[in-house]
Amino acid sequence: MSGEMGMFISYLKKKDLKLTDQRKIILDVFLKTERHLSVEDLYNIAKKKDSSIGQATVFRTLKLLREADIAKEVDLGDGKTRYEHKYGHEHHDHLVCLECGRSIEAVDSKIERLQDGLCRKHGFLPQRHKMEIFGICKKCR
Amino acid sequence: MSGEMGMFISYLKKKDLKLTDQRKIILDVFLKTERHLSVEDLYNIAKKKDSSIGQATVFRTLKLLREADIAKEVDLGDGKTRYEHKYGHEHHDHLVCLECGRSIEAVDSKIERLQDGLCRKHGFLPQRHKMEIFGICKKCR
DNA sequence: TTGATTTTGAAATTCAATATCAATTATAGC
DNA sequence: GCTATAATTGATATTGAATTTCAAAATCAA
Ligand SMILES: [Mn+2]
Ligand SMILES: [Mn+2]
Ligand SMILES: [Zn+2]
Ligand SMILES: [Zn+2]
Repeated sequence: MSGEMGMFISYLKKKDLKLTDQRKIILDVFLKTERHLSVEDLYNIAKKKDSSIGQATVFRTLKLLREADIAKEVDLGDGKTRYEHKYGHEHHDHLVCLECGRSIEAVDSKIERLQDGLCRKHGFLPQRHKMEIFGICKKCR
Repeated sequence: MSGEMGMFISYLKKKDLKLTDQRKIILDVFLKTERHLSVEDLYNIAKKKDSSIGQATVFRTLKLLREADIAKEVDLGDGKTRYEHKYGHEHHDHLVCLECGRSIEAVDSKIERLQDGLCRKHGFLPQRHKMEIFGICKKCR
């Protein structure tokens, strides 16, 4: 059992929620993908494992995975919410290619430090941030 | 006539589009606001000047203002697109208060420089970026 | 003024996301 | 294992922002 499955089981127990086959399948599908997939993407993959799974359950389960700190919402500017792995992954920002749509994960500790400084200068208490740089990736140049 | 109105007239002429009363009113309303307003907000203000104005026209006109580099779309993470003044305004990032919803405009030239460096390191050609820090503002602390 | 072309507002439509609800399922206690 | 209770499910309807459609109205170059 992966660390994430254990986390999910604990989270469900804590909240008096139930571990269902659908939830297991959706977490499994989510963990096996490395890209930033939309709910619809994940739904289409999950359907192959259990054709009776409904879209609503996928939406609901991804919300649970977010609450359990297993998944993180990513908004790359197209209309739909995407999800990425959170557990065991450091904070990072995104370089989003306008040509091919892929996104590179990157982080610069100096930027992170300066962001805190910028907040302090404005008397602002930072909790989280989002930095996305849009442009053209190496492969598409 | 403000610089923006002149820009808008030139843009419309260049694209063989027409200058209508509705477009004038909507630009006027937009220029008189300093906050980041949603289309619905702007629609409600515009209706007071001309009660026959429709929502679709406000959506369409703000898209034109964006194309003319007069307005800039701002996505502060609630479901709706907001707009801010672009002409005559330097690039800036946003510190968004999770308590009161207001946003502080801020910029740090060191961060901007490091962002370029981060892109270079990944062979990525940056075109634009978005940085939003969510937290609690001075007043709400 | 004319008339081709664009624009308009109301209404219909799209699309992601959420809510509703009756039927099904998980699970704690026996 | 059974049972009772509460949670979950998938189909369907609904929401809300944004877009499209379309016939009537307005713009503006000639
Ligand atoms: Mn990522
Ligand atoms: Mn701003
Ligand atoms: Zn690319
Ligand atoms: Zn505040």
